[in-house]
Amino acid sequence: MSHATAAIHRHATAQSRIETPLGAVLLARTADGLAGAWFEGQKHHPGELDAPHLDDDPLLAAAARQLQAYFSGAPAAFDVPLDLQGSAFQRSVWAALLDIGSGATRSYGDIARAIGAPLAVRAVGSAVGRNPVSVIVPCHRVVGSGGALTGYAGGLDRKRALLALEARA
Amino acid sequence: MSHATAAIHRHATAQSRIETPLGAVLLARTADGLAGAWFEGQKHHPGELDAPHLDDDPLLAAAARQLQAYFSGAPAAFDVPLDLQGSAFQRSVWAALLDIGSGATRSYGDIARAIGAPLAVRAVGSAVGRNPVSVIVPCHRVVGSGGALTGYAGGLDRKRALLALEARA
DNA sequence: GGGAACATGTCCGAAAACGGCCAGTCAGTG
DNA sequence: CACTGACTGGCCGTTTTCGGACATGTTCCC
Repeated sequence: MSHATAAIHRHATAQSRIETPLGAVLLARTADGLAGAWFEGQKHHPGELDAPHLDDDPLLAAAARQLQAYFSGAPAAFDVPLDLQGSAFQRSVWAALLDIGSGATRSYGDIARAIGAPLAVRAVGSAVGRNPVSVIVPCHRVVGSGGALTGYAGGLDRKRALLALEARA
Repeated sequence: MSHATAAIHRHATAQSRIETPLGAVLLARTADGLAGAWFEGQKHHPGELDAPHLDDDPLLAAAARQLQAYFSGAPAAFDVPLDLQGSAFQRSVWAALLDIGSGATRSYGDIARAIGAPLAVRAVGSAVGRNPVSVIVPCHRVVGSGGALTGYAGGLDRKRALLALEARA
C-alpha cells in the first residue's frame, strides 16, 4: 500500500457511496475535507475502508449533490474543502489540475512547466494517475501533447465521456 | 557429542524401536520420563545406546501406543512424562513448542517472543532443530514467518507429511 | 579457548523497474 | 517538399526488490 493510500485508511472519518451515469463512486472524507472519490473498480482504488458509512455527513452530502448536478449537465461548480493525501510533489501537481477550467485541457508538459519542473513530465504522468479525487480534481483534463487521451485510472471510456460532457456545457 | 546427547547416553534406562508410516523411530527413556524419539537416520540421532531394549517398559509402551494412534489419524493426545535433556534456553524453547496446538503453526520469531528473547530468532532455530523428542514435542509445527517450511532434522518430506496429517485431523 | 556455522527475522539503504511523456530522428509516402 | 508513423533516448518521482548487517545460543572443529 502506498504512503498516501495508507494515510487515507488511517485518517478517514466517514465514507459514502453514490451512483453516477459512469458507475458507482466511493466518497471518503477526513476531519479536514474530502479525501477521495474513486470510481468502483478503478486503478488505485483503496479497497475497503474502516470508516463508517454516513449518508448524512454534511460534507459528503454536499459533494454528492454537486457531482449529481455536474453529471446532469450543469456547469462544474465544486466548493467542498479538499484534503488531498500525498507527497509534496503530488500535491503540487493536483493543485495545478484545479487551475484547468472546465472544458479546457492541458498537456502533461504544460503541468510540468506550471509547477516549475519542466523536465518532470513522466513523473507528472504518474502523479496525475494517482489523483485521489476523481472528477472534482480534474485529472481527466490532462491529455498528451498531441491531443491523444493516453490514459485514465478509471478507463479511457470514462475520460472520453467526462470531456464530452464538459464540451457540451 | 553434545552435552545433551551425552546426558542421554549416561541416563538412559531403556530403549525400544517402533515402525511408523514415516520410518522407524527409536524411543529412549530415563528414570524420569521419555527422553528421546528419533527417526532413523535423522540429524542429531544419538546412535547406539547402551540401555537395554525393553519392549514391555510401561512408559515406552505407552509412548509407542500413542504414536501409533496419532499416525492412524487420531487427534494428537500425548501424556507420557518427558525428561528433556538440554540447556535452560533449549528447554524453554521446547516447552514453548508444547503450547502449539495440533494443526496450528508458529514462526521462529513467534517462539522467540514467547520465551522473552525476541531477538534470539536464530538461536531458536538451532534449539528447535535439536529437539530430542520428535512428533510428541511438535517441532514440526514451526515454520518461517512467510510460511515456508525451511527445515526439519528428519527431512522436509516428513515435516510436510506430519503437517498434512494434522491438517486432516 | 577462539571462530565458524546454523531450520531466522527485521531493518535500512541502494539500485532497479515502472509508469497516463515528449521531442527528435528517420524512412516511407503522395 | 510536407506529412505520417515507428522508433529512440532522456527526463523524473514512486514503488518494488535486493543485499547486507545485526542480534542470539549452542555445537563442532581446530
